[in-house]
Amino acid sequence: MKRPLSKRQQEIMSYIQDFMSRNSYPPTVRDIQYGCEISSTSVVDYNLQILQREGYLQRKREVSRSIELLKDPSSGSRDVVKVPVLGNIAAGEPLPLAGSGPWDNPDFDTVDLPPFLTKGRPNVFVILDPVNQPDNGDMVAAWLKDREEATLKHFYLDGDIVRLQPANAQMETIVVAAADVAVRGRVVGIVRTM
Amino acid sequence: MKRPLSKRQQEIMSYIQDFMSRNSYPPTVRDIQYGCEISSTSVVDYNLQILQREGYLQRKREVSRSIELLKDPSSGSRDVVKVPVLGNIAAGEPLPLAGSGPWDNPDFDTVDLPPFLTKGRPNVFVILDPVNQPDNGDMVAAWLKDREEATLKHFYLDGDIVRLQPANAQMETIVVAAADVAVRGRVVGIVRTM
DNA sequence: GTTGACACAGCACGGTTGTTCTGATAATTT
DNA sequence: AAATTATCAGAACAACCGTGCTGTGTCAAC
Repeated sequence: MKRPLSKRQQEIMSYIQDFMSRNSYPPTVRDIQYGCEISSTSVVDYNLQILQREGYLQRKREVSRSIELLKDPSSGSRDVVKVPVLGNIAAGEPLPLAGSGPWDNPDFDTVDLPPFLTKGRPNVFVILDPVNQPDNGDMVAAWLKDREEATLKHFYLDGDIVRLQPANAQMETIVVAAADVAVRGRVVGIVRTM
Repeated sequence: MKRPLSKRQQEIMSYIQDFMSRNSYPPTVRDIQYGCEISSTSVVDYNLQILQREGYLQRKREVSRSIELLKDPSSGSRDVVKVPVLGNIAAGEPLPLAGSGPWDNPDFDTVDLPPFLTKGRPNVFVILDPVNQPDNGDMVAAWLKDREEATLKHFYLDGDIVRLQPANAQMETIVVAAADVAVRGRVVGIVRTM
């Protein structure tokens, strides 16, 4: 059954998203009822069943607050697995990184990784989205051909000139010809282990 | 009151962590009771109050499953969130990637990211551990200076010669002087969106 | 105009769940 | 030894919460 979501079902979906971004635990049926101004819990249950059947969320029977979102209705029908940590990191928007050297700026939330990732050595992980053509303002990992040096900075393309601007002002802004920069990818998130 | 956590309080903390990594919603008092084999809910409540007073977690009064973890007792007092998904990705050990071009090899488990990370475009995410000196056999992201091209291959250093070997045999093995290769980092994991 | 699917309203049942009260036992302090 | 504190056990209450039942109104199909 491939029907589009009704108005009410969309309301419920966005209320759940809003609730979980504010609260760190899922809402109850009655939370949704009051939040969406629905007159009966059975209506909420009715629509939750539909949303579950259509694959937008999942519930465990008889378990309170067991709603788990699977799809984002605003972005087609791609499946989604929750990545709370990535969310956290990327949500702490301004990635205060500058050089590719020792990154000592502790201005963002830190995360522990399973130790088999780090092989024991303390390190920083960069999550890279390998696009060639980033949007202006994206934090990118760029290779400076003349300096033979990699750097993480905000990317601004202006004609043939590329401006690489650090997140914290005391670092230098680099301005070079576009031909002298190779963008390795867009920085999506950063994870540092202790 | 700066007392160390009792045995039981540590048990409760790790049970909550375990539960939340398995379930995507927090446990109830009775979940903790059965999970830690405690004889009474009042004992759970008693210890939860202590844990809350010491700043390890937070609860809302009269709200089910409102536990929110704040500190990780096993790692000093830094804030921590678990990363189950990254574990999944990196566990699918052999990263069957070759060129840095369109990566069409689907031999590993795939994962979807929250859409605000991708900004809508379907893409591949590379998780990079920015080391300069990788171990032999590590999958690395390397920049080939002469070709002006980035590639993801297994890294083998032999004297002054670097051998970059693809994971699947039908791709070419690249052998160049160590001076002509700039290693951007070790590839820890790959995430691809649909 | 009858049928049937769809969406909703009201209500009630029964298990769930946070909380509290009383009391017991062990650990620590005085 | 006595007093105090920390921890636990058992039971019960009242509100919470998922679920199911009955019924109503709408709307398109036949």
